[in-house]
Amino acid sequence: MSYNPSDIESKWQTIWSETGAFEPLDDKSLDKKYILSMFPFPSGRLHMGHVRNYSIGDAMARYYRKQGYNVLHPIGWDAFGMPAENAAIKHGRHPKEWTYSNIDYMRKELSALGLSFSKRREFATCDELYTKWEQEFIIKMFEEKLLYRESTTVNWCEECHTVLANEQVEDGCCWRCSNEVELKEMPGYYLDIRKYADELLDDLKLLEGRWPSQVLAMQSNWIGKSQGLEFSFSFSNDSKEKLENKFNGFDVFTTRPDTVYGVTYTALAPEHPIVKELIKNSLLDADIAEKIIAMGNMTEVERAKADKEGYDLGLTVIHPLTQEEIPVWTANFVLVSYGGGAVMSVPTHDERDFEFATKYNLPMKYVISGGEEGSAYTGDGELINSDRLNGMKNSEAKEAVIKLFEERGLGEGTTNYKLRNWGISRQRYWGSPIPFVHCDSCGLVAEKVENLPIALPEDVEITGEGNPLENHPTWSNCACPQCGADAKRETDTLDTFVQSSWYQFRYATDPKKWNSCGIDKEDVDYWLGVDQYIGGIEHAILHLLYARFFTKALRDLGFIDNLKEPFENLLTQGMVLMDGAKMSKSKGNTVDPDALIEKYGADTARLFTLFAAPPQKELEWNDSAVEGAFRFLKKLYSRKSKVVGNTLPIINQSSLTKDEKIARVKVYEALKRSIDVYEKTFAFNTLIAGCMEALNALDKQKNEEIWREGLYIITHLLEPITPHICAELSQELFESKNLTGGKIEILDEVFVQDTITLGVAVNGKRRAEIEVEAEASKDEIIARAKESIPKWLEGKNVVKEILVPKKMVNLVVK
RNA sequence: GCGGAUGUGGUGAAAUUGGUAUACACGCUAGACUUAGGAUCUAGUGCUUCACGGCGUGGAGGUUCGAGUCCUCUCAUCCGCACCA
Repeated sequence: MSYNPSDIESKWQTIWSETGAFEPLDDKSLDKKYILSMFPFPSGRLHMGHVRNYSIGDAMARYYRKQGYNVLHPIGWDAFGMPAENAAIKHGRHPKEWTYSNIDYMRKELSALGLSFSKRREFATCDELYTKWEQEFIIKMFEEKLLYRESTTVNWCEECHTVLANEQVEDGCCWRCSNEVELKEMPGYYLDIRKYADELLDDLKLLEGRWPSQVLAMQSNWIGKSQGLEFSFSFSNDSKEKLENKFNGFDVFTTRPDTVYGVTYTALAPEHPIVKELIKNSLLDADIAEKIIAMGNMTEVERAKADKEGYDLGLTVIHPLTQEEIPVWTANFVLVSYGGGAVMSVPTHDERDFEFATKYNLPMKYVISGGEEGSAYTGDGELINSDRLNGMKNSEAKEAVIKLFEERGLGEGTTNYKLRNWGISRQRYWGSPIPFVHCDSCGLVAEKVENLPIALPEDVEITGEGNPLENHPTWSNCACPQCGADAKRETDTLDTFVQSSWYQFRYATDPKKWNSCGIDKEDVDYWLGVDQYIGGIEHAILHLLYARFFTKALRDLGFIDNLKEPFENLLTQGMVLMDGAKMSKSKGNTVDPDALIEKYGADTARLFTLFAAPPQKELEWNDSAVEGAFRFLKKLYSRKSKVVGNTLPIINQSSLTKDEKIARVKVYEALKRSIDVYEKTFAFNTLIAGCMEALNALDKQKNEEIWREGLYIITHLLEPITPHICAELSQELFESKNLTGGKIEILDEVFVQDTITLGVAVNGKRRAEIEVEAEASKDEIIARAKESIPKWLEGKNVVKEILVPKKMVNLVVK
């Protein structure tokens, strides 16, 4: 019988499904492994990226299951989000119907890959039962002041008709549709992730060596911690009067307190309240006011590209140390969202300040030695023109100046972060409703927990215009949970990243408890952290930062115990490429997983995916290499005829021929390598290569016992990668004993050789090869080595002889 | 600019602690079997040279008996952040 993948694969998929083969056990005394691939968005069809992601995770899960671990390997659906609404707009399908029918289709696709997921723990994040508990967390966060509502400038995507978080703006454009993001003032809900900035940063240390260094670096940069001095500039009396005494001054933040004596002007962001006040009261020329407003309205991209621009505001402040009067400008390079939206400017020691001061002819004063006239000097040196601090090294002056300000009560050392709070409001329908109510008399009120979930209305019109929940005639009408009066429900829904921030805890919670709680502490305590998380690098900041934050927040809110980090080990898989470019529908360079499985079977698809490149690297698609993977499986399958008995034989090593010994060595080398591969390096490509080598070596000999042992071990090793064919061969040949009996012992005797082949090098260059008895002495080996290369020794003296045991001889000659 | 990575045959890629560079696979060449071959099997395949040999892991140095691997400098490519005061 030749290899027929479709018969074999459907047979085993049925068996696995009927026996519930992959459900984790309730017994918490067992050693556990939690293997998690990032859950998919139900877009409609699987793509090759999914195949890769789940093949990697499945290999790990199956490996640990076979090693006797209690394995949690769940799957679910990240099911809320814009595409469901786009389908409604374009094809008139209800988002809910679209989503659940996509899930049904994709579930079949996953099952055709033979993935060993727990079925009982599957859920979609749009299930009302999931929404219910998520809303409870949100309410708790509100009560604990971790969530608040505020009106502020937000990133708005007109295409998606919604607000975006900072993390969702890429190059000034929407992460989903690439439309340019506009700034807009509007109310929204925020999670105070900044409260956890330090912990999120510090705990990255726990992940060193466990997460890719790139991801750690990206998160660290994103949090962007910097230490410095915060102090305020007071307005001169004239300026105070001009502002009708509404402002005494403003705060600035600097990481260069050592240059404070070099401040020659200050600059405010165009959106700064003081600038707004000046414009409101017509204290600036109309045309200048207009230009300042235009500066503030520029998109982030425009502003980043724009030349430095600014205007003298006609105000002055007093330098806190020198009492000098200094002009106040507004400048487009000052960001309102960072450091109070105001800076002290030291053109002599800051590139930006220098560029600006040069353009507008502002004064400059060098306060650190070492620079050249006519440029900004940002290096180290000694302080000059700095009063009592002259002569001090600037590195020391940083601390000294902070101390000086603190002693005089003028300012203090502080820490600043680039990280901004997470805006979670979305003005869309297909999301989890934010469970709050607006009451005329009580204000913003959280819904009562017993009323959860606040579910979406089914009868909704989705046109792409405006917020469908807001447009719904009756949905938002409700009673105030506090006073009972008529009130309005919040129509914003939660960012979909909220759902993916806690799904790892939901999977860990026994499904029998899903009705009674969102997260079960004990279950989470047993299963978490996730031993191996697998997904794309595109989530390096967004999802992985949010999920880390949620873990810490849920712990502090008492929903989970003592867990620091959700994902202990992270593997970021490379992209799947075709002709050097990322596969995408728009480029038309995709490979359809269904067609691939149809033609070659799931085992070939999985084998190719893991063989063509290590999982961390990009994977270049290659049709003939897929054929090659298929060819190998056909060959493997056909060799079953070589096996007669059905047990792992006990082989007398000393009676074997050379080829038989080589075959054994190759088989056991692969077995040895597998531990490192499955537990540490994930270089499945090298394990597969090892199995191919072993099979090639087996083909060069005829001993039935060697064949039996070889296939017993090879099918054992490959089962996590190509489970169907291995299950089939194992059942047929070995009554499945090699897949259920735990570890196979590595026999050291196999590696003992009677003769050893050694390379012979002269001055480090390989010149010959010799074969010596295993127990040959060093002198014997050296003598043999010399005999093998007479022409290289002619007329030379051997000055040094180096023997590297079992590897080579190096003779140094002169 | 800051941060992170990666450079090995025609291609995807291997190579514990420094120890015979290019395993495995694809492709290619030749042959066998075949009505046929886009099936299967066998052999060959880093570059160069008639040959002995020489040269080969982006480049240049260095350490070493010996370097893809360690050190210094440098070039190229990719990714992330980016006027963060």
